[in-house]
Amino acid sequence: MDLCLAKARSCMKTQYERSRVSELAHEVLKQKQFYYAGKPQISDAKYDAMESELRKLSPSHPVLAYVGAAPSATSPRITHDVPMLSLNKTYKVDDLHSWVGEEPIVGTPKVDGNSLSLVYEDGLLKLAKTRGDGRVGEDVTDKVFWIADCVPKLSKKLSIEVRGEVYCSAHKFAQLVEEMLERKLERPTNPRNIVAGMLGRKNHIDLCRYFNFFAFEVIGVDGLKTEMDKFEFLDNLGFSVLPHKLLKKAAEVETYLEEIKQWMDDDEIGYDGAVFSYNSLSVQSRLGNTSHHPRFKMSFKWPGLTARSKIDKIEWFPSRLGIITPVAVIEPVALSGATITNVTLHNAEHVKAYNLKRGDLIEIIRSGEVIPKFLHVVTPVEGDFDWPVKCPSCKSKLEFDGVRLKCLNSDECPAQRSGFILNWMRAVEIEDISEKRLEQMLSMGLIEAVHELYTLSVKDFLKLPATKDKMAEKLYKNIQATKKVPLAKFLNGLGIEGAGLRTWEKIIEHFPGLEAIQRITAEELVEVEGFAEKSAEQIVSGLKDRKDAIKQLLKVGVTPSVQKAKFAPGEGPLAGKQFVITGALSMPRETIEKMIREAGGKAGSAVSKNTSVLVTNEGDSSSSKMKKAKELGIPIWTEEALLTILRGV
DNA sequence: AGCTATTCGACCATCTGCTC
DNA sequence: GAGCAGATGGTCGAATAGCT
Repeated sequence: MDLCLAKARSCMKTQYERSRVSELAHEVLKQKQFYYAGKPQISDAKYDAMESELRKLSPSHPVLAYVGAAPSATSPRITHDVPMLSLNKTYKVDDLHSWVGEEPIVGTPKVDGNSLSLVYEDGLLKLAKTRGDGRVGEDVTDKVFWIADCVPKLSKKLSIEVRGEVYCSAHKFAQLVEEMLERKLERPTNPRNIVAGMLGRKNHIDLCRYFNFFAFEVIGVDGLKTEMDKFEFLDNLGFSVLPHKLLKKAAEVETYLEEIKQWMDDDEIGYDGAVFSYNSLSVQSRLGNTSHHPRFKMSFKWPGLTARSKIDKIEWFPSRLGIITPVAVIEPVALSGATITNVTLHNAEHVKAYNLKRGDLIEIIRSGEVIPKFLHVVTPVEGDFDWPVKCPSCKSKLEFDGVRLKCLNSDECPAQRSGFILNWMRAVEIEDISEKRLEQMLSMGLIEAVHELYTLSVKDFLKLPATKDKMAEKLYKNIQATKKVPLAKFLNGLGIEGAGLRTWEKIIEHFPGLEAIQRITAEELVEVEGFAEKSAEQIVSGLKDRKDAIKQLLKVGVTPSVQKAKFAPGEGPLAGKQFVITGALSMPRETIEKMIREAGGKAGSAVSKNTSVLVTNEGDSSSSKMKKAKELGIPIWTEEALLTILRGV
């Protein structure tokens, strides 16, 4: 009886499993084909979940061993003597640890490209082949002669096989797009797919010169004992080899992953994880392969903090300098704790390079946990990108300034005008008035130019919507309070392109006073360290353009003042030191930075080798500033430590 | 000419505090 | 409760400066 029941149960389970297996297998195969065709339909994480479920139910299912689309019938097919397998992968550091065990391993970044195998005979490149399905690939020999890193002739007469990854860097991708468009070819959607596409092409194969090749494997060489030996060997032959590092203990894995992550942020080369191999080749051959991956290699990918959404529309906003910046409004999507609806597209050239338009499915990522960043197009819709012809604000014609679209109507463009006033208000710190209230003031005709702010009365503010006595008085007081303003802020408020607060402070050090600064010639400014012809001219001519604005501001009673520094230049307790702050401190960052400058130090915004100290209250922060500081061995102080020194002043 | 460092300008979501 | 403002957080792209 018991037995019967158990049997029945297992039978039911098997039946369920069987149908689930075939369902999964079908879906996995379908998605694999989409993926290899360069048109993935679901997220990597979803796909992986599906695949691992299938593996659990049917570990030896042939679909799992399927590692690529069958090579197209028209191209010459080449059998790999040694199969080109795909890699086992994990998303968990813990898995990685248990896999590593006690073995020394070699880590490399994982390049998001296409595998390629180069066959040499007597030192000459005879054949290049893609991975294909792992056993049979395609002959792409004619293409690789265009790829600089694929060495055509070795320095020694060796008969070997070299394997690696072909990829297209972000930088070269942009150039490739340009050239493909010139040739009236279809626009490539992203760097990884165009590599696969180009290797399969019959014409325009010279475009392969935009690709690079990283070698990481060599077959047919005697006397190599370790994975590190392989890299050295390949390096000596003249190949670009993947950056690689010997890790002696599993404990070193974490720090190595941190390192890779930093490279990924650069994203010039599309790294998408890390690959680890046992260093000893004898251990490797002892372990051997499963049907679809080597047991001595493991790849690691970070759980994807990306999301996909459709572009609803692209909006173009003119800035105070007339630069028109595109922003993609997307269908709201959740990503690491926030709902994302807007994504910057940087500039007009960017929109062109990726052919961005309404309906495109794009992938985004939150960099620095805050700002959503466009990654790439997943599925484009038909059609071409679109640029505004006229300024969205003043309707005047737009011109190109480098990679950006620009509205040149600086005097009359409403957006630039309000941007100018807004910049002034921010620079001199007029509180409680921002974009909305300024728009109201402008549209009601309360003001037209910056200096008119200072002639407004309490009565004027009462005319604004939702503004009663309390608010009106506050606004009036806030504006009047900025009549006395430090010279650097005054100058910063003039919105001269190329000069920010830091730049003005530096100028004031050499030319103390508004009159002196207005008299500066470009030749004189070039004498100051940090200024060359270009920026000197830009600043001098900017000052000239603002002559009237300055005059009127002075006339209504705005008085810029030069604060006497407590210390002479080069003195003070923090002299010669550059500080960078990360994370929140007890006071606004600007306040602390001001205190640092007053004590003779410098306040920087990014960590470099010139940074003396990183100040933070979050010792375990994983921000990029922190990582960089640790990497460079820069001392890390708490806020308290900094304040102790400042208080001693 | 190529590299590195620095600055400017711009970006977006969330939370908090204030006024109406 | 609605609406506005302000602070916060870190990164990116472009341009420039200055060094080698």
